[in-house]
Amino acid sequence: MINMIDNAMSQIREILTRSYKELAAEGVFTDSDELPMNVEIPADTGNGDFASSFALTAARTLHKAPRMIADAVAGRADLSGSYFNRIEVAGPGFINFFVDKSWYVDVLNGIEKEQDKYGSSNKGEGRKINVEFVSANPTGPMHIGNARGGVLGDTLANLLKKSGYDVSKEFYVNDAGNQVHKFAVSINGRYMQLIYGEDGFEFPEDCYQGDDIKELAQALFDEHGKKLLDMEEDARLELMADFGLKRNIPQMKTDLEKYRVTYDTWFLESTLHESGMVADTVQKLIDKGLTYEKDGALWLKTTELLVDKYTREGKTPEQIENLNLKDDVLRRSNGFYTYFAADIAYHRNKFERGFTKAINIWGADHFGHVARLQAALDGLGLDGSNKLVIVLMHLVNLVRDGEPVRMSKRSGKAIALRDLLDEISIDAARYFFNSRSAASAIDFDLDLAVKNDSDNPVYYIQYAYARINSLVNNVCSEEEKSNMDFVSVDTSMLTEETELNLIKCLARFPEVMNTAAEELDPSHINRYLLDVAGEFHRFYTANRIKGEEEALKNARLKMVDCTRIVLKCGMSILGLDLPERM
RNA sequence: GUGUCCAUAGCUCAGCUGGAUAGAGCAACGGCCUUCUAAGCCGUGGGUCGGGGGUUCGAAUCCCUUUGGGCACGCCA
Repeated sequence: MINMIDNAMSQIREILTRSYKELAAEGVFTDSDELPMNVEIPADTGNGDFASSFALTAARTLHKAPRMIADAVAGRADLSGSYFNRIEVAGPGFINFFVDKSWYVDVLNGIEKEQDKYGSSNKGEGRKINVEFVSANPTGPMHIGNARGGVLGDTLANLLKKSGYDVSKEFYVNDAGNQVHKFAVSINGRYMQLIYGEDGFEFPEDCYQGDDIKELAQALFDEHGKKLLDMEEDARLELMADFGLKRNIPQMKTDLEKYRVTYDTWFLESTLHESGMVADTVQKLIDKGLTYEKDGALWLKTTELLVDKYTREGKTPEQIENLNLKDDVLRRSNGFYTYFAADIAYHRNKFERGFTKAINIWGADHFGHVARLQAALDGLGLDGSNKLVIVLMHLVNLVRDGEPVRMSKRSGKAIALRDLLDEISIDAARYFFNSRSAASAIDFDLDLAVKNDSDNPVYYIQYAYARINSLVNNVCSEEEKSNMDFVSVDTSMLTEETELNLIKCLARFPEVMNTAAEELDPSHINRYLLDVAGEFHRFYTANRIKGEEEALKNARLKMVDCTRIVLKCGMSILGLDLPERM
């Protein structure tokens, strides 16, 4: 829970507030509690380690020149007992603070004290949250986009665990409904062709064209021969769907595990239908008067629910009018529930299982579904607008030789995930998928992925870690290593610029974790670790440990050990390996 | 058409609850291994932050507008 950036900033706010209040009491300024004591980290350390633009923002309210305010407040500031040894006014009225070495000492002590807990927090207060991701249709092989979703979800879950949430990872298996029916018809078509020949049976055009369907049909044929022809059509299709799902679902599991993506729960959509949860949920909506019948189908008054939701959120009637809202079908005229109905039931189920929040990672193409599902849950009194959070993940464009590779499950041209696995290292893939925020579309270049192994930034981080190990092995005997206790080591003699930069960088970790958790965006950690590795490499090149006098040697070893701790914490969240040597 | 996401160096992207001279990696060019791993370090060049307005002491960041691109608007999932 130690956050030295935050500690320093809090001190600055206290120092400035105290100083300002004193001056206000003396009548120099008018008193106000509204003034923002903002503190930031200047890009250029020449402008201090921390700075406040308080005087600039307060100028208007106080009717004084910013520079005058800054001079008065800075002149009165009492730095005793703080981490700061110098304060100055610069530029148009910035108040710059320079940290004392005690701050650097405390940063390293904090890391050594917390060890692998460094960067963790209790922001989640143990609240149960559900993270659902990938949830690909089990009717065909997964593609590269599913890999991104898997890595993102898995990493996000790690991050939220470190932030104090009780996280459960879930895969929603769409093993019911239209797609599965189409899946069965597809297998059936290929099965028939095996028996009657490709010209003897016409394969329906709107069915899954991929080779995986042919393989399933072949496997089915190998097991049953022509016997299935004797079955009733419905029973045969059911058997075929069941057969296909029983092979595909474990395959998805295996593929994801290769990316180190694992789940706590594989939730079957079919169980919602079997248990009556879907019917019951729809009945609840009917009872609340949120539905109507039209053309033989049952409709949800989505428009009404969305108008409520958007009005609550502050949209104007004109804005809402522009959205051209439409209602949704819950139960088709053929009697089957829609995916939407099942999804409402599924999320009701999540909340009934005690999750205070449901975080879903969806492909950006499902964007239009977000507000509708939230609104439907609002209608059930489940507060979907706040408790259901959707992270929209943009597409992965597969590129070969600079040319986009078209993918579509229907045409069977998708490149299966498992075929990519041999071409690129897992670390490189995991790193790559977490290098940008979910909101940006990324190009995955097959040629570069294969070729550029050593150029991949993940090696820059891993190399820093390997260097640390090698360095420690070189400087310390096995006995010294096992007896090492850094807590009492004094690091106040670390004053080289490379050292201070590295320590400052290590101090940022808890802030980075907070930001990443708040924004549900693990890519912050990824970029941060690159910074840490960079600062370490610069220190390593400019300074030595072996051969230095004992006190300096130990101080540097302590700092290096802290670097190791941060790299380890960060990389474990990203799910990346840290090799001892490279 | 309406909504939404995106647009920053040759390429890939950071920076966005307004702050000081807009950063990094890759690519290009030039240096650094008799000393803890050169998968590293240092340096050079490279920019109308898509365009135009506005708010402000101050705008890549906020607002409006416009251009270009992705996505969504089904009794599909």
